[in-house]
Amino acid sequence: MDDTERSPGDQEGLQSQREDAAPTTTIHDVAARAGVSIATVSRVLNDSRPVRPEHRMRVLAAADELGYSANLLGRALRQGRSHSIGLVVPDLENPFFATLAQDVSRAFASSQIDVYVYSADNDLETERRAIASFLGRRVDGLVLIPCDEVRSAPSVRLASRAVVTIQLDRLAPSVRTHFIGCDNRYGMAQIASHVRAVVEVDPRPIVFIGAHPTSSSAHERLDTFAKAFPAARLVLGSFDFSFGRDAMSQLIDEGLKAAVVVTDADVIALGVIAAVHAHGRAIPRDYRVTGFDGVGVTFLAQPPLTTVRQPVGQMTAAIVDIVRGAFDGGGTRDYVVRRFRPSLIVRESSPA
Amino acid sequence: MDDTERSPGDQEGLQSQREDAAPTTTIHDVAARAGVSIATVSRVLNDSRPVRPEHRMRVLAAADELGYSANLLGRALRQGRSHSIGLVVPDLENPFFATLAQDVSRAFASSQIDVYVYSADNDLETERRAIASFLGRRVDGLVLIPCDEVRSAPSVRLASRAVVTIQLDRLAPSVRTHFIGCDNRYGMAQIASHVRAVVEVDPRPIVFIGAHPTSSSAHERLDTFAKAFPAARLVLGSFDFSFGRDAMSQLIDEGLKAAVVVTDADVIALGVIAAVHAHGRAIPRDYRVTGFDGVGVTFLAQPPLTTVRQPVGQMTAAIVDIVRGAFDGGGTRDYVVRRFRPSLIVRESSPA
DNA sequence: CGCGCACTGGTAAAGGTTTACCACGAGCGC
DNA sequence: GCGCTCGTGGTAAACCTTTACCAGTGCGCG
Repeated sequence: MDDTERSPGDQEGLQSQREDAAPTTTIHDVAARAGVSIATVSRVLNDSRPVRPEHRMRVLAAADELGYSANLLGRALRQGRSHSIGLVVPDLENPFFATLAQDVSRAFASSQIDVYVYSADNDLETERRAIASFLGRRVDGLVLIPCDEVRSAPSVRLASRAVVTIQLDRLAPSVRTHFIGCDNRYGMAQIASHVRAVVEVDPRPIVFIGAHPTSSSAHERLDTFAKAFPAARLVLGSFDFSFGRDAMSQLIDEGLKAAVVVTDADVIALGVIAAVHAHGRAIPRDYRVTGFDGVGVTFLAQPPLTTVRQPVGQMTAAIVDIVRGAFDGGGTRDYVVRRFRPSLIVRESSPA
Repeated sequence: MDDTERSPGDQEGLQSQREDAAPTTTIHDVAARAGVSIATVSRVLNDSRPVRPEHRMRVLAAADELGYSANLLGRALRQGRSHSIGLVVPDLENPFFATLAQDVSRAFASSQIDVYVYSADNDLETERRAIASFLGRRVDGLVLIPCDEVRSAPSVRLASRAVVTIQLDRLAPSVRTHFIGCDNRYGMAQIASHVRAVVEVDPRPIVFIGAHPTSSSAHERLDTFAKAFPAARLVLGSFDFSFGRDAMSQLIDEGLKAAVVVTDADVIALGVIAAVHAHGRAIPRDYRVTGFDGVGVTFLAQPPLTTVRQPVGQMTAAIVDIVRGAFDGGGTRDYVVRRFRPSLIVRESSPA
């Protein structure tokens, strides 16, 4: 109930009648107009076999005049492939996932493959539906960021049996698929040793604010952190800004005066920072804060946020390789599993 | 060249052999197994006509045992509709568009319609391709945020002739379609009067940092601003964080000491804020800053950002209404055009 | 007892493509 | 001059559904 500023002045209006829809033209229409058979039309349009130049011209002219464009459903049905891949993300409002989506799209832009993005809205049932709909439409590949380490497995397995499937960033380990992600344990270890250096100079309590370990990323990051600092306080929630803000807010209200706050995502860290400022405290004076992921949004933080950055460019390039390989190669039937090491970036939010 | 921290320690690996792909089962397989005809199977699976309970059970059992799921290409080809809509956004890294995409997806989640998102990567050719691919796959509707007020028109027109088409947020005015957007002139007027109040108390130069007026949003916002403050300096670029930062950085380097900085997007304002801090200046002490859009990311700003907020929830609801109406109603052939009024939110980045 | 109707099942067409296969003509080698 | 091949075009099948249409059965009613 946030959009309640009902605006009586909203302009509404109806414009004139719609132009009547053009009747969809098929390959038969083009063939008739060019005076050839549909096979010839198909051959010209796909360059699939040589066609006498004169016919070729006539077909192209006819197609152009009729504004013909192929029905991709018919083509996909016949060919058994759709020249497209699906990307299922848990959430588009998380800038890290949005960046991944953007990058995957860009990476495939130069190929003949369309990338369609489906947001699962952090909901298992929606995720299942997204995967099923992509499979039903016979995508040639599926890139999945599974919502849940365990409960996403059935859907992921379904996908993996039908098409080349790549799990990205998060892994449902019970399903064998390709996996491209980041070495979360290494990344969190980097953070941990940085934090150790920080508290050595200036001792203060260490707090972890992060997502529940229901996704593999959260799981691995939390795990590594907890092993490094067994005594630290853990506050768990979800991968979003408001959780970070609320959690930190509560900690401050409870009397946390000074601390090193480790988070497992930049968005959470940004929430933490907002809460700190809202309470009139300062970073790094009162609290030191670290993030995780290192996508663009990190630069928005004030002060600049210490984080580990995932090499998103390399990751998406690896995805393209796998999909390409599955298409033409097809021969090698091994799963690619790559965990890229993120790199620590120390900034003013946690001076060493 | 930012990912050069080549990580020699990246883990790579190949896992065991892939499980062999299940042969795709069709409605014929189910029919054979259940001992009925394919028509009966279709009827059971779609509840399209009553079927004797005994047969019904057999079909359901067979479908279950074979793990059958319908080929949506065949269905769409036959039915002429695909139970899906396409959403073409210029860019997923802009949080405003990501929020729109997320909200549109969510709004359709409860219906039987799948929403597929395609990022045009701020590129006209990619946008054209996105629209063509959606049309070729016979989506039932198209929601477009056109990249360019003028040059996107041909693609938008193509769409509008084939399926129900809604332009969102940005308008290519030469094409008649439905339009859901925000009253940019009203919003910028709100900002302008706020700015007037600000400079009345504390006079300082006014600067506008915004996108080139190639999209209707940028056009309308800039236009309104320029009419309100004809003498103001205008710095134009693109709708992203780094433009805002670089533009502000340069202004500061040029000697701009104190100013009110009006932007036409929150992302740009965030960039401006980052530049201010990077130069050791303060907000609102040295510079006052305003944004536009008012999506979540606004809350990340430090200090909190004055902005106008678009009622995204109302906008996406309006989209659902149009699509629904086009489906069953079909009768009314008028275009819906609604511009929602954004609401001014004054925060500490520009105290009145 | 016969007719018609309600109920349900099957057959086949249609939707738009690609492509295997065949046919036809020309050119060429022997 | 004959047969073979190459080049090119067309026909029709196949991809997987949905659904119009027909047929058969059983029942009720006149």
